[in-house]
Parts: sequence; C-alpha cells; structure tokens
Amino acid sequence: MSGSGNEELILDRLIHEPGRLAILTVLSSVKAADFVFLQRATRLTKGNLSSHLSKLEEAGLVEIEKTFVHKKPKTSVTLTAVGRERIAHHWDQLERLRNFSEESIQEPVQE
Amino acid sequence: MSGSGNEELILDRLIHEPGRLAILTVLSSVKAADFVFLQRATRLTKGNLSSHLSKLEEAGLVEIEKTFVHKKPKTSVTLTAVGRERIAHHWDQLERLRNFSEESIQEPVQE
DNA sequence: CAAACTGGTCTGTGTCGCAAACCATACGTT
DNA sequence: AACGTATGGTTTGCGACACAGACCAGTTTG
Repeated sequence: MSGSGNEELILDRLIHEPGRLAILTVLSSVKAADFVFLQRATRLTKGNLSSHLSKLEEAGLVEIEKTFVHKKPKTSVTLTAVGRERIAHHWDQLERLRNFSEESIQEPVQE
Repeated sequence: MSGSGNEELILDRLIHEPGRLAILTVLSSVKAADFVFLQRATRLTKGNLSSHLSKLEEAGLVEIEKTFVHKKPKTSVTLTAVGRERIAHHWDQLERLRNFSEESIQEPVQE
C-alpha cells in the first residue's frame, strides 16, 4: 500500500558531510581538478581537504593522480563512475527528503 | 571582486545533520508533531530523536511542549519562526551549492 | 647555506551521533 | 498486591571523525 516512501531515505554520511559534498559537487562539474583549485573552491584547509580526499579515494568515489609538473607535486582529482553516480543519487535523495513532506503525512497530531 | 559567490556557502552542521534535517523538514510541513509521529517519520531511534530534539530546542529552532494526554506523556514539537527560516535557508544553500558548479568555475586543470 | 614558499600529509583533540540501558507511569492478569 | 508488559521518553558510554595546526619534502630566491 506504499504507506510511506521513506524507508530508503538514507543520507550517506560519507557523502553528506559538507566538505565532501562540496568536493564532490565541484568535481561533478569540472571533471578534473587539482588540489589547490579544490582548496580554493571549497574553502577547506589543506589538512582537511587532504583527509577528505583520502576518504573519498578509499571509498572509490574519486581517483587521485599524483604527478610532478615543473618539478612541483601536483595532485589531480577526478570523479570515478561510481562517484558520479553516488553524488547524483545523493542529490536525488535530498530532493526526495525535501518533497517528502507532502507525500506521506498521515497523522501529524491527532487530538 | 565577485570572482566567486561561494564565500557564504556555509552549511550549518546543526541543521545539515541527516537526522535533524529530516526532523526539521518534516516539521516544516506539518506545523506540529508529536514524538511518536516524528520517530516514525524520521526512522530515528527514541534516544536519537530525543537528543536531536534537545539540541534543536537549545538552538531555538523548535519548541517542545510536554503535556499529558490520557495520563500518558505527550511531547509536541513545533518549529519556531527562526527554525522555519533557518531550514528554508538551508535548502537554499544546498541548492546554491548544487548550482555552484556552473557559476564560478575558473581554472579546473590548466595544463 | 639559509630563509621562505609551495604542496601536501600526519597527529591531537574535542565534538558528536548512535544505540543500548535505564526510568516512570499505566494497564492487564492472577 | 505483586508481576509482567507496553508506552514514552531521557541519560550514558563509546567509537568515529572533522578540524586545524604541526610537520615534512622539495624548490626557488638572496
């Protein structure tokens, strides 16, 4: 009877975290970004950005490629296919939550 | 110099937290809800819901009214004006983040 | 060679979300 | 009355984790 569509409304913390949500969202629109660019775009500190990136990499959401350009280290980050799908899905979930209101309100305060 | 509109793109953790985002979003559409209803709607455990509500109350985002109905405790929760404004603003911020992509992309990977 | 800059990683710490344990009251049964 | 069970929550203990600052490696500048 479909009483409620919220059983699956689970917001993945890994992605939901503000810093990572920002990283992933930025990435989803540029396809590739280096460390410094990401830092500027997300306003994260280096340490913070670094650890978030590690976490995202472990989870297989991003791919990190380290090279040297002009004898300086350069970290290039790209979204994996999985990552792209997950972030898109997350935005869907959020939208679903936002619209959840109208869908399945049964008994606000009966009395 | 207008380069980017992301200076103010700060996601308030208090609100962003999945559990509380759910609570606030539900509340924003029903105007008043009791504990049990909220628990069902958000799929949170009692303890969890309880502590989230306390936090939201401390922050002045919700108002909690405890009464007895049929000799049983009944906790009724409503969004305050501030709360209503904050949750709306948060959704705005999220949308802004989502659209951020197109706005202020300057240098993805120059090379 | 020494400072200073760039581009990151590692570490310490306080915060916080989570669920399980607990509490209070009411109700049903014997 | 004593005993279990249901309802409606609150408090507690703990593990996870985000944050920023300390640190490090290599490079350029003076």
